[in-house]
Amino acid sequence: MPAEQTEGLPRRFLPGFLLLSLERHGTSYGYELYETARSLGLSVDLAAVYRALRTMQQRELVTSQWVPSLSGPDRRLYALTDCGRASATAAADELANVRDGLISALEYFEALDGSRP
Amino acid sequence: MPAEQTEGLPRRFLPGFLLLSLERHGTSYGYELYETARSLGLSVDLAAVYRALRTMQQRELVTSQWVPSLSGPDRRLYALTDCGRASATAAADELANVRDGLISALEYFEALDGSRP
DNA sequence: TAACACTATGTGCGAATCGCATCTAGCAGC
DNA sequence: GCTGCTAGATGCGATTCGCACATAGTGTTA
Repeated sequence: MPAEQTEGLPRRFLPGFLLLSLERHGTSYGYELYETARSLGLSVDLAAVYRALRTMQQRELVTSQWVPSLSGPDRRLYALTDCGRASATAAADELANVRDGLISALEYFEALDGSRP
Repeated sequence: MPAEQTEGLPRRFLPGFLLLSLERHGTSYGYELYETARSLGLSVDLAAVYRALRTMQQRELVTSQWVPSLSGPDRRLYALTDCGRASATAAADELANVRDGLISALEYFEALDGSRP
């Protein structure tokens, strides 16, 4: 069932990545957030980023405003709300938990490998 | 969009976990594989395990046979095929990649945190 | 012995999500 | 004018998800 989608970090990490990116950068916009996520290895679709951002806005984790670009189309610039900042902290914790869980799970499998008949 | 499902490793890891569990244990069955996955922190549904196993069987990654249990209902015991063994190795690589990607992504965010204004 | 809990394997179904294609639009360079 | 890049957004079929439910054997206990 993995649909042979063999590359990249799970899309499930997207909301956390977006929150952390915004927390670290202050403000950003969809296209840039997409490229940041991709550069960090997250295999995610541009459409998913836009949809996730709008969902986050509905949940009042972020606010947005249109700003003109010096070269190109206008951008919808996002910033965290107080609630969003709290969620970013929670997301960092959760991602760290996943990291640690994955580390110990792989150690478990490797340990079994070493003791296999 | 994360649906506030804050705990556990992504379900996306399930197929890899099943392959690795079978590779390490030799044979196993759905209910036991479910409990192994849960004990490793994977937040997954029992139904998802059964469905994933049947999908893997359709892809000829595993074979199965009914065996009686000493105490309780019969079990459908699974074992890896040669193809499944190769997939298990690939799954281990992929999970290790996710682990490493997550580690460096979190380091990236932490580094930005340290240099924030 | 009837009721309950645990083990064990499954199905049904509505909702959420995914990936892909497509659309609009501004700007740059050839 | 055409192509390509940036930027945001929608449409839609297919997949996946979570939850509930069905079935059945065994063990416990009231």
